[in-house]
Amino acid sequence: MSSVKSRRTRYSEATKAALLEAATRRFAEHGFAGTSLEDIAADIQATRGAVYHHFANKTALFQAVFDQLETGMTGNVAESHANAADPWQATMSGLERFLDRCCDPVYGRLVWQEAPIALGWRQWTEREEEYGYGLIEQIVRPLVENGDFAPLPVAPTARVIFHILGAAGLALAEAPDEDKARVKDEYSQVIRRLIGSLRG
Amino acid sequence: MSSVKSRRTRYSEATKAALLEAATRRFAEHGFAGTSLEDIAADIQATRGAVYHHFANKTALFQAVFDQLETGMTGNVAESHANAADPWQATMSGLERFLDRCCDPVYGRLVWQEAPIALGWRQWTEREEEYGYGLIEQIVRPLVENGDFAPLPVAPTARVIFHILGAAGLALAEAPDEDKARVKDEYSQVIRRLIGSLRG
DNA sequence: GTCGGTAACATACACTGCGCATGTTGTATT
DNA sequence: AATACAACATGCGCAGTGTATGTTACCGAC
Repeated sequence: MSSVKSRRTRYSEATKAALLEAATRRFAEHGFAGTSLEDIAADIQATRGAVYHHFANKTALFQAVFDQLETGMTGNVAESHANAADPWQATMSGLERFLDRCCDPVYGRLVWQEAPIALGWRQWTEREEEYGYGLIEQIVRPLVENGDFAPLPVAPTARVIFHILGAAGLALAEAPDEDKARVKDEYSQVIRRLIGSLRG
Repeated sequence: MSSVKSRRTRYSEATKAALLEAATRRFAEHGFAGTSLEDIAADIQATRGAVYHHFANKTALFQAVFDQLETGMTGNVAESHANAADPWQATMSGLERFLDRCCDPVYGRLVWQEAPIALGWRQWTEREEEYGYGLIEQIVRPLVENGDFAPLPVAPTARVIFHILGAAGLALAEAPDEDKARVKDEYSQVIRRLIGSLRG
């Protein structure tokens, strides 16, 4: 086993990455049900065999796309959250980053619109338990420990916040480019007010 | 044209209603993608021909199911909203009715989970423009006119409220029967607080 | 009362797309 | 040079939608 990957493996990784990219585009443009594996494969001059070699099935391919998008997002948010003065500032900073991310129509549509379809409700919530709720909890916990959050039931609060962010994500994703800035401001305003109301 | 409908028509209406009922059950139990027209038709001892006679296609069938559920819900909410003392009391009364309705797993799953899949995002929002936003606007308007609602952008506020209610609806729909009461209380608490924060 | 017309379905078929099983080719190892 | 295996390609079965074409039963007109 040399330290340099074999050419075989390098090619393989390349096609896998290309498949992921093509799948991301297709899924975002025509939806999960609206794109066939044939289309995705054809985009990189390959056949469905290539897809089934790298991924178990259509759902698994989507899951890979989804994971890629979500890890990128959580990374962004966590980073900007860490570089803030106080917990509240950090929360607002994270929120801003998230809304920025949702201005990408690909992210908005795939994560908030197509994912529940493709993965099924059960698996979607399980996945989001990891990404969405996990991130929210990571952000909300300092607020609670800092003692400036109201004594509300945690799970419903987290879920409601999750869906509030989803509403913004969807709206931003489908908004035309020239409106995104305004829409983002509006939602930011509403969300700040709503989350602010949860403070003790 | 007699005042009594012909037997042909009576039978026809009966099978159409039966199809709607069977479709509702199947869609709620196995999801839109997971149920075939064959299954639905077989449930009432008919064939897919019957389905295609009464409905343009699978989507149209779902739409009929959806409309039926939503008109029932809006009727309930509007009624309990009308019989209240002041606008705020009416709002809370309407909210309570809505949450009650969402305790029905069929309603919750079909309207909040399957509908965006089945109808597609575009048509779902268009439909909800009629039912969901329409109802919210009908409820929120008195609050605004009464002057006790904050000067926030209307559209994002309505959409966010819409998704907050959706979060509760989904959670209630998938909660086991013995937890529904508690879950409903928790969400009611969170939602009251959130909406309350929008008051001037 | 019978006879066309038509609503209410049933049946048959084409087409798409997923999943799987089986080729085929090239590259690394020995 | 022979072998093994990864990286794909190809072909088939099957499910499910939509459509086009039967078939049956009722209804109204004469």
